[in-house]
Amino acid sequence: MTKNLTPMIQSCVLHFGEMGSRWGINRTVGQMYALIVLNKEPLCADDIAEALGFSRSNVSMGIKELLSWELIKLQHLPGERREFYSAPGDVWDIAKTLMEQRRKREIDPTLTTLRNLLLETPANSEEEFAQQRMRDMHELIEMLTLWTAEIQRLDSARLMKLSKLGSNIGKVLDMKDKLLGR
Amino acid sequence: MTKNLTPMIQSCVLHFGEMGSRWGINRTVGQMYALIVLNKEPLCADDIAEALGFSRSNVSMGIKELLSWELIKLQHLPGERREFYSAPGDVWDIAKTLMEQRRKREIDPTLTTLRNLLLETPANSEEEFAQQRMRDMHELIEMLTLWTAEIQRLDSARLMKLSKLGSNIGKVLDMKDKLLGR
DNA sequence: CTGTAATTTCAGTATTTACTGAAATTACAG
DNA sequence: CTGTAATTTCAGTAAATACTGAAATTACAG
Repeated sequence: MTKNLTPMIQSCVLHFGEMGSRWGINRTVGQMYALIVLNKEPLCADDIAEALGFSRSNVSMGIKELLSWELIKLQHLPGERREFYSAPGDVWDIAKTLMEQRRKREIDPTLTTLRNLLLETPANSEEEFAQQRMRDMHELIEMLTLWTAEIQRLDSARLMKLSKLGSNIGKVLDMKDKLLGR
Repeated sequence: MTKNLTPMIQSCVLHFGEMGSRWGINRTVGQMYALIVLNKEPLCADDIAEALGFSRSNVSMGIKELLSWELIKLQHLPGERREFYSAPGDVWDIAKTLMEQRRKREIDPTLTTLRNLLLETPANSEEEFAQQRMRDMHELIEMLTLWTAEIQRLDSARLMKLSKLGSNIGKVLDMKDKLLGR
């Protein structure tokens, strides 16, 4: 934290730093991302290093990570030799990317592992029980995944609709029943 | 990994250990939880320490953490002086607890922080922009949260229905439009 | 109570993860 | 090409986190 951040922006940056460290993302990268998201103008590595008081090399690694998550994109500013980075303008785009990446890194490997273990023949009743739990987990995770994949396909407009549809999935289910005449 | 785990169960335990460390949960606790979930019978601390080759004190701390997450419950077995632990029998219960706890620990503090920062009067156009992004984030997160809260209220049976309703939220929306004659 | 089994705590240590600065590489203006 | 600004790499170090063993506490049977 070296230069020119207003208290408001600094608070937000620090908060996302702390939060970041509860996810896979580390504190530094969390702060960097908050800074980029809160900034209208794209930032270059030096801007970030200066604003947050990190070493230039640390910023370089952080940028690499954010790029690999596809959370920022590189852009060249006219008449500038340095590289600038910015986040999507729509927070829903950011959220979708996060969900997608987390799925790839955290869910998919688990589904694969479970599927493989379910192919094995249980050697005893202990393994039979264990396999049943794995089957349950697999089914549940797959369902939730399909579901969020579906949500991710929505654009901001439809999302708003859903949001207004409001907080009652139960009602949606009832509607469906009614609609299908059951 | 000292004793008596079959290769199948061991693989699963190790996998959830690795995965655990990508969440807030550490590797050891992840392994412990997998072991408990995969076991029909409740386990005591010594069972766990022996099966996974951890020190008794490490297991004690892990149990404390799992209890604080409400992912396991303590039970006394008849004629046993030691304390035994088991996971819910329904994986959906486990998932609901996880969602709930993650919300409490990761989402709520962020919503609070954002709300507080939104109460401040922006000092300049830079802060105005930053606040707009915070507002967007707050709205989106709140919506997703309300939504998952709703899902959490479903019991296994309704969940199944939803799962069969299948992977098309878009269609649900269409249904709603139709039903409401819009 | 008393003795013992079970559990927890915690200071010290080990391991992992994050961060830095110096050197190497790349990218580009002239 | 050449020179210089920008970026990346990476070995070394710092910081954070996880884990252990010994000692303290608790819980309970007799």
